[in-house]
Amino acid sequence: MSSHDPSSTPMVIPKLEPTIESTQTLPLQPRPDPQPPIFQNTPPSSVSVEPNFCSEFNTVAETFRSAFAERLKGHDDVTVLDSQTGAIVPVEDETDPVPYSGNDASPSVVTRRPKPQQRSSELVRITDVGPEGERQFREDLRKVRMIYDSLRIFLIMEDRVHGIGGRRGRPDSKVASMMKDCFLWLHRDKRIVGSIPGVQVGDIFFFRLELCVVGLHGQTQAGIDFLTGSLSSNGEPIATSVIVSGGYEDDDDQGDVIIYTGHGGQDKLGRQAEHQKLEGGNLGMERSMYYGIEVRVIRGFKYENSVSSKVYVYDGLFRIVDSWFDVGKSGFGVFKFRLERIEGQPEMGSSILKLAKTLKTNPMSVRPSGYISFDISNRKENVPVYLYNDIDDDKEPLYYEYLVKTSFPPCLFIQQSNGASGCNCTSGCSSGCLCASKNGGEFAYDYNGNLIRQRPLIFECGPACQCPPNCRNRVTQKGLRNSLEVFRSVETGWGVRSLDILHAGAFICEYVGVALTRDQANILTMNGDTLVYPARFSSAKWAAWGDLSEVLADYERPSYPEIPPIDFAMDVSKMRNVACYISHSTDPNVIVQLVLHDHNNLMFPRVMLFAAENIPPMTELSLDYGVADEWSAKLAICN
DNA sequence: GTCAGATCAAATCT
DNA sequence: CAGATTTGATCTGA
Repeated sequence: MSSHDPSSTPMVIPKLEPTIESTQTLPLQPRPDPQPPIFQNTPPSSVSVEPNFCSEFNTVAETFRSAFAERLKGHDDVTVLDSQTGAIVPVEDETDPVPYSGNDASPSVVTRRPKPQQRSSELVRITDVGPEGERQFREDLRKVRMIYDSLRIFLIMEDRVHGIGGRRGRPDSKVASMMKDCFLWLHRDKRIVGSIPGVQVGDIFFFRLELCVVGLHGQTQAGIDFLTGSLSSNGEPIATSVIVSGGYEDDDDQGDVIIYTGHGGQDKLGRQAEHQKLEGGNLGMERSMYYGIEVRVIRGFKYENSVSSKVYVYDGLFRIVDSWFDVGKSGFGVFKFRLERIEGQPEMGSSILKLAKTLKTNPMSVRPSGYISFDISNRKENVPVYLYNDIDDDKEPLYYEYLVKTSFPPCLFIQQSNGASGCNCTSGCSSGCLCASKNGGEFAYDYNGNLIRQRPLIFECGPACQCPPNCRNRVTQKGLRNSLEVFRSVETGWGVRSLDILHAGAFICEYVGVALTRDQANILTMNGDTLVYPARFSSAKWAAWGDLSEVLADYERPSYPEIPPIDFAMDVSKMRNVACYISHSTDPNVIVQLVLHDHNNLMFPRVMLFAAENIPPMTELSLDYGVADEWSAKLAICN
């Protein structure tokens, strides 16, 4: 597995081919319902305004309106639908770049862009992709986000290693730029109105440029993304998405209803310093309202503990129901738009974030009943592990002793004192240290403590090492960092979810039990439910994580020495930890990584769990416990 | 086609 | 540490 095999599923921007059942393009017709005047004069009487100010804007608005009425006559039905298949025909435009296909003759050279790529001008709404299409889009999204994140971390590590003094680059933007060069941006061939296939309400992102890469929002800084008038079919700009992150003082965010301020008129310090104009995104918003075109809403929040100290959440589709010109707090004129959330969508990611935050500080205020315990670990963990059940009387997790670390046979630790060798890094470990060399010369974690890629085994620094406890190679031995909750659900019985955002690669917890050797396990005749076999855990989904061969020429995936197959079972019949309640899934969001840190026996590594992707709070965690057939086969052997 | 200007970033400096 | 500064990338419209 040294170099990228070009024949293996190349990362190609999914083409909109007949697999999409129904896709509609936008004929740009006004909403059927009668429209109020585009701009209403509602300046607060307390604020003095220039006398002709609002009337001037009304005149402008009326001029636009009549001009549009003329143009619209020739645009009853603008369509690129294929009359035969009913599907969208990919536009074959020679100015468009050819997407990178893995069939290139020289796979080691990554395609460079021949010239600046323009955004598509084809306005499209993708409505019914079907379950299989959705799964495919979701998978492409996952892969693109994996590359974005892995490459970003890769660049940060490079910067640190090569120690370019002073200011470092902007990894987030550099990554986006590189991925653009490799044609890895999604949905560049369409300008999508409505939801982006593969992106679900509640998805979280950490960088504005990540939003660009996945196609949610095409502006690196601007809050309103829109198809420009010069490119649209009738010369009018059309807004497609907005970001609400508190950049304008006149915004009023009430959740399902947002009063959104148009852009422009701010000085370099972000203060409103002049009147806004009816152009660009502002006009686009007004036009989208006129045509009844929905906009995507992404909310941005400050979030400590995230890689960028910010989080962007996709909150779904909103309708623009009103727009007017107003006088803002600064005394200057601003455009305002009333956005109302379209009903029938999943709960907003931003409200779930808020809920999770409240649950950490004042849980009873939002969930007065249902809590069985505020810490089933009895303060054995760094953070409390809640136990919550609002659907029945089951309190089962209370009846087990909470074990924080897997209990191994004591003989392992006796051996350790003889042959143990640790590193001498008294001021923290670096790439040259002994423990780093045990890991193949590089640490498994980035500077935020996230797993970079999976490997057969990680050697953390241990008791024999001189390095301080906050050493970056001691991630899992520091215990829980994120608040977890064991909860009861109708679908999966007991489950586990996090109250914190879990960044991809974040350490969650150890999978804990009492370790039994094969002999011990064979002697005990046990119910299969209480014996867990770590060797069966599957992490196939994570295998490609960290593979950058599609973006970096001459990238070689590091190879690691194999370890002997692990051959122990864990008894969880009396003592267990929170991990025991994680549900099974063949499409899990949690992966298993074996780690050694307090003894040296390769046969008995600790079983550590990490986030396989960015997991929003309150999302149920799931693990692939392995195939059922093997499970029963193993049970047969044991019995 | 080029290019300046705008933009609800992000990292670093002070 | 918050505000200012620097660096930076993309898009738009002229």
